Amino acid sequence: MNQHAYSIDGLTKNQSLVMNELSKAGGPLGAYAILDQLRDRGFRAPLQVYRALDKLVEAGLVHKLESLNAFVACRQPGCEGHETTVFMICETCGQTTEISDTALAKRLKKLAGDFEFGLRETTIELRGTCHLCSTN
Amino acid sequence: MNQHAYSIDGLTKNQSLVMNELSKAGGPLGAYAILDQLRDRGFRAPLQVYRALDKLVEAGLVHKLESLNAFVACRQPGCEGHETTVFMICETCGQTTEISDTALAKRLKKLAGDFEFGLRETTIELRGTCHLCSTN
DNA sequence: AGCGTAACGTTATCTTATCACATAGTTGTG
DNA sequence: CACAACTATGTGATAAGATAACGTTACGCT
Repeated sequence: MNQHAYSIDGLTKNQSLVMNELSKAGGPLGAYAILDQLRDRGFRAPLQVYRALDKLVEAGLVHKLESLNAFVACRQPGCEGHETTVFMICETCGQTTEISDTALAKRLKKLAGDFEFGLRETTIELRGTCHLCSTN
Repeated sequence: MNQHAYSIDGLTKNQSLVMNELSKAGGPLGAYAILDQLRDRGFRAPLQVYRALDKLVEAGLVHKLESLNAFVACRQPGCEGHETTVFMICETCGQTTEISDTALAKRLKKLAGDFEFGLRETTIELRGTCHLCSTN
């Protein structure tokens, strides 16, 4: 946690702070939860968080979970399959698992192609109960 | 438009009014847009809309588009493939296309199975440009 | 009629997200 | 250096989405 940690990756200070919070959390966080965490670091308004999140999502470092209106740090280092990532969201413990599946991606591309649909981005979110929660 | 139109399908008056708006629109509408449309029919608060929407979604007559925070009337009469419906959302014209794909559904089930994930609901939304908008 | 349940109405409140506008830092160019 | 162009920031206000809490009305049933 050195004072210049944020300069790695070419992120700005705000972007870094948000990124760190998401990484630390290890799970999805709402924008306002992030804001609260960062109040003592100088954050005062939602827009500061949203602006940072926008950039981070753009950079592929963070994903938005549409069905939760929340954000999560990307777990995949390279993150190439970024366009078609599947999220499994446990409704009991809140944990999310991020997986890339080539077959699925192919199928979606084919579907889009069939409809001559210019695919830009996909959202695939599975909600249910994770293994751990269903056994306990 | 007769005065008892709402009684078909066993819907209540409010549910019917909301359903009619969504059908009329032919595309996704936000809850507050629906509310505004129905003000002169007696609607006064968001909750009236949300309650109706809850029931309609439950009944499989309406889908929620998570990435838009909006709702759309279901196009598929029987609507069996309801659990794994793919939405293609045109970011230019706002139109949505609803498709069911068995191969995709199977693949998702397999993925969930691999992770011993108890699948309850899936959200699959493709955003991009529809054929019409990309040619014009 | 009496009971239970589902739907409704209303107000307030909470959460999520964006607008508008002013300011400051950064970079590239002449 | 000076300037323009761009990017990021700070701040206050407000829009848009969703739910809580509470009481009331309508409906189905025996």
